[in-house]
Amino acid sequence: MATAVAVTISDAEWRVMRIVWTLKQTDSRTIINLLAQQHDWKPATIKTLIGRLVKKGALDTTKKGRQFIYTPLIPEQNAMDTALTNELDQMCAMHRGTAIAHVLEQTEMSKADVQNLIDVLAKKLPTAPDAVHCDCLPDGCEGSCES
Amino acid sequence: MATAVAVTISDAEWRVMRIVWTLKQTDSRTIINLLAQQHDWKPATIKTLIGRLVKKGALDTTKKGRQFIYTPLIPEQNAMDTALTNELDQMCAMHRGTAIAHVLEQTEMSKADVQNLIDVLAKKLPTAPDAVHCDCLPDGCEGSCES
DNA sequence: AGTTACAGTTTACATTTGTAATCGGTCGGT
DNA sequence: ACCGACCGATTACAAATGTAAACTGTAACT
Repeated sequence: MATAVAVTISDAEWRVMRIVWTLKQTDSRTIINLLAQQHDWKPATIKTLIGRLVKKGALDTTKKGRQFIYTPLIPEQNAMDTALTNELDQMCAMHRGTAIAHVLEQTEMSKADVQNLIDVLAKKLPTAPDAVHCDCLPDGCEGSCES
Repeated sequence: MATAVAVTISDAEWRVMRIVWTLKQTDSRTIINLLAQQHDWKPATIKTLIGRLVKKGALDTTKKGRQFIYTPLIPEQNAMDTALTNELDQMCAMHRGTAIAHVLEQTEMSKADVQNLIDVLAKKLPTAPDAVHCDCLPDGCEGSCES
C-alpha cells in the first residue's frame, strides 16, 4: 500500500470535489462555471482549490490539448465515510448513538435508504454490546460519567 | 436569543471539552493532568486550548480562590449534533444515506442505542420520500448523476 | 515575611485554509 | 505573424489551528 495517508479535504475543497465526483471528469472551465454560480467565488479562488486538490492527490489530471481533464483519485463514498468517521471518533463513545439518532432525524433520506439503515441496524442488534462506556477520561470514567 | 452564533470547536479543543463535559466542572489542573496522559501535550498547550474555549464562549469560568472552575457553556449533545450535521450537510444529499449506513456499520453502539435508531427510522419510513436527488450541481444534475 | 509553585494571560510561530491577484505560456483567431 | 483569451502556476495575505514558551500575579508554606 502506497498512499495510505488518506488525504484531507477542506470544506471549500469539498465543493470542488462534489462537482468532479458528480461529473466523473471535467475541465476547470466547467468547475469554475458551476461553482461561481453556487458561491460567489472568483475564478482565481477556484483555481487555487483545484490546484491544492491535485497537489494533495485528491484529483488526477490528464493533459487534453492546452488544458487538463480532472478526475477524482479518491472515491466520494470513501471521502464521506472518512469524514464522518473522523468526526464521530473524536466524540465520546458512549454518546455517539444519541448523536447519530439526532442526525438521522434531521437528515432527509429516501425510503430505500431508510429501509437499508434499518436492515443494517437489525443485523447489528444481536451482536451489539449491552453498553458502550464513556472514553473521555484516560482511565475509564467510572461513576463520574452518567447519561 | 443572544449568542446564536454556534461556536466552532476545533479538534484539539474538542479533547478539552470532553473532559469538562464528562466531569461537569473542573479546574485546569485536572484538565491538564488528564489530557497530558492521553496526548503528549505540554501544560502550556492545554492552557492555550482552555483559554481559547473560554474566549469562544464554549466554557464558563467561576473564580474559586486563586483558580477557576470551568463548566461547559454549550451542551455536549448539542456540539455533537452540530458537528455531524455540518459535516453531512456539505455532502451530496443523495449519498448521505449510504454514508450513514457505512458509519453505522463501523460504530459500536449499545443494544439500546441500536434499538432506538431502529425506532427512529421506523417512524421516519412512512414519510420518507421515494428519492432524494443529488444537489452537487447548481441546476439539479439530471441524468449525469447516477449512484 | 519571603519564596515557591502554580493559575491564568500574553506572545510566538509554523501550518492549513479561505480568498484572490498576477504571471507566464499557448491555442485560436485575424 | 500577432494579439487576445484562457489555462495552469506562482505569489499573497489574513484568519484559524496546533503547539508551546515566557510572563505575571498571588496563594500557600516555611
